[in-house]
Amino acid sequence: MSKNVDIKRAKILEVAKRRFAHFGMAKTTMAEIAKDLSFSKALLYYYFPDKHSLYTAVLEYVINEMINKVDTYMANASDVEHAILFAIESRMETMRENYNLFEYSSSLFMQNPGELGKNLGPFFDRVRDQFSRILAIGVNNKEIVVDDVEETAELLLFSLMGMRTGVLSKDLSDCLFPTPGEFDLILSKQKRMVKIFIRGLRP
Amino acid sequence: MSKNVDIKRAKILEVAKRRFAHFGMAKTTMAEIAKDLSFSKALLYYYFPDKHSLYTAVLEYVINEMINKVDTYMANASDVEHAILFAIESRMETMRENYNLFEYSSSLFMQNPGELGKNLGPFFDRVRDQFSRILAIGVNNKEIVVDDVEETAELLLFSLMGMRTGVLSKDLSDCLFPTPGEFDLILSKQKRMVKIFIRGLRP
DNA sequence: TTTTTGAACTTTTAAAAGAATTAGTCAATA
DNA sequence: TATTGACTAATTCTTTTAAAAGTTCAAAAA
Repeated sequence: MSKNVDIKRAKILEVAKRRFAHFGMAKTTMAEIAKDLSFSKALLYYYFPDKHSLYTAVLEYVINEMINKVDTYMANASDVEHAILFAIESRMETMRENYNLFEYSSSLFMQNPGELGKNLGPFFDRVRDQFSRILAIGVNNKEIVVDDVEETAELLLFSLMGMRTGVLSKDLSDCLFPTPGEFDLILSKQKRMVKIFIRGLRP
Repeated sequence: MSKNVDIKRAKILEVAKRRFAHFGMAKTTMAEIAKDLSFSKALLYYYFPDKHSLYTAVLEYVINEMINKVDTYMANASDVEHAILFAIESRMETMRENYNLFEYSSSLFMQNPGELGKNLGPFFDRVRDQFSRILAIGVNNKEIVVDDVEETAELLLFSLMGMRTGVLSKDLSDCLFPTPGEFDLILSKQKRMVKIFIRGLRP
């Protein structure tokens, strides 16, 4: 039966997530994860073909949680602006809790964004699709007017990314590690950004 | 008299600019610049204390040109939207023409944004100030309503930066070198972004 | 006094080699 | 089918060394 396999896989993901979120991809070894689970390294490779697959699986796991959380909120959301504000707050919270998990992706992106497109691209797309859905609701409610919803969602997402890189470039921090204070600053700028952006889409 | 010194400095800047814009900071040696000017390397150090100062001076020179160009346009600009669109087009043109000049800054930023803050920060501030001035004109003309002009200008600038990093992360290129096609894509996204943003500031 | 230079000096970068760590494989086993 | 210890292969880290490039300076030329 594949039930046991799934359970074991989930167990591995849980443990790997802790390691990755704490120490990041580079500073986590397969041996350590195996030791945490108190079984051999070879068994890890029985359940996941390689380290990268494991990392990607953890990433997907975390992003799924995030997206589902926002989706459930959307079910009884009043208006677009609040929905998007909730979405970016959730996103920030997830990044804060699992920072080193994402740090690897973004540092990988720095060096070679092309490669990352294949790895992280799908996840980006899913977040963008969620933004599209939120905007679509707003269009339905006659709150906003948008000709190309997907493209506009991407525009919004890119802008939000800009707040992040913008804040990190101005502050004197060591780049890839936003301090708690920086997280707050980024989020506050993103909120103001969203308000202007949504207002710009109003009829 | 310091007239001759200034003339010589300008000559050096002109030659250095060509080198930096073509081959970038890393792939340009002081010896090469000196050779281009057909005088000794030591004389370069008589006019500029070190390579970094020379690079910074060139950067300032180029950015001055850009800012002045936009300022003269602003003198007889009709409305905010057109002024900003003109500004981002000029900016893109300058970056296209001197790409390797800026490439050094942005690659430096990747590794250690803190350091860059001291070096490139002032230039960023000047561009942001220009954006502030443009927005202020719009506020004066009752075209838009903005409570904190400087902050809003920064928001806009960060968003525009986001278009750049966003496009570069999705495309499969080798990061730091946008192809001509990517330049166009970035610019078109920035334009759409600006229109929404400005609309969001309208009364 | 100001401008210019050749030659030295110092610091960075690049390449090579070697050691150590870690990813990934496989035959054997329970 | 699930599990392992022992093996191999790839990667990263460190050290070393040589070359290149940045920087300084005493002295000459203007």
